[in-house]
Amino acid sequence: MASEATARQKALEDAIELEHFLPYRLSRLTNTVSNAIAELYRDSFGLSIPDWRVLAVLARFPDSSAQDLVTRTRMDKVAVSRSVARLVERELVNRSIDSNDRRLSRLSLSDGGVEVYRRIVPMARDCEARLLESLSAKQRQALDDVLMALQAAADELTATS
Amino acid sequence: MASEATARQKALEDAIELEHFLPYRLSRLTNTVSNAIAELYRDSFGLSIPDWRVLAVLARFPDSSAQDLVTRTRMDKVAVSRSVARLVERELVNRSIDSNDRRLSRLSLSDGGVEVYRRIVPMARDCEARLLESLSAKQRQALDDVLMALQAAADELTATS
DNA sequence: GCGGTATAGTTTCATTTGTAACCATCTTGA
DNA sequence: TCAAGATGGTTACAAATGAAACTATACCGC
Repeated sequence: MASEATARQKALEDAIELEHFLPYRLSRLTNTVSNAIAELYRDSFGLSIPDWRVLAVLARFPDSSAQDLVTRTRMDKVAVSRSVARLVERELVNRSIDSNDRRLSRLSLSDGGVEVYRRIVPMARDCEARLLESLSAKQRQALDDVLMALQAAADELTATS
Repeated sequence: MASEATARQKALEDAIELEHFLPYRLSRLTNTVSNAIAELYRDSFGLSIPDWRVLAVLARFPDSSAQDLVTRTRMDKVAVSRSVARLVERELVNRSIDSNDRRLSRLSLSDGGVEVYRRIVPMARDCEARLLESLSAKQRQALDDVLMALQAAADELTATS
């Protein structure tokens, strides 16, 4: 009885203050940001975030294969496949087959895709700018370093387990 | 023709380097971390991340109502409802009805819930520690500040739109 | 060349998640 | 006191997501 009460007490003393728990804070921040952005893309162009990511990578790396997209975005290959299908359907992306390896798609933005991309970029930049405005120059640099280090550590996490 | 080529050129010059785009980096980091943690909780205790969050909040704030959980975690109320249902089903959480307002649930960890919680806490802490290990003391402080500022800015984002 | 294996990409199906409708209870104000 | 909201919570349905199976092509060793 007393020991049960003690155990319970100990649990509470050890209690994680969720609001200071890094993974939780990260997740909350990301959700807030992602939802804001998702709304933007969806309302303006009917694009989901995965769609937008594919678009953005193709803008930078034309003639990527689906596999290239997977590697670059770290999205699931099914997600990539679906986004590409949607974008091709909407004629924002052109798909052709690699002449050397018929398994590979060659994906690029169509003119329409480039146009959509050009119109989204300022919105994306604006969104990012509004976030960064809240930071000093020093903090921005720190953020950059920290994100890099954390991503590396997080990759270690998954590798180790 | 030339102008089309020029437009396309311009788009590429403006291209967002996704890998430096803050929302993207955040999302990628969070996904990596969340997936690692989700695996941990799921494999060890069959808990999803939402389940764990509810558990953690109840450890700190016993006798919360479902609405309290929504407020504290910023989870969707449906998600909370579902997690609570699962946890009650598994007898990790006790649910009773508030005597003053029969709409309200009063939720607390059962002894079993406390036990599970106690066993998870070190794992969660360890995970967090491994992430933070990659940072200097200075960087950790900076991270704290930056996360706070960014969350505030992100909340502004959604409020403004 | 030919069987075995690896890779690219899609489809299928089960699970998760979110939105909206819903029911029960409480509060307010005529 | 009772009608009209407001609030707490669940249910039902639709959309997004993920894991695994599948198809098609390519490579590798013999």
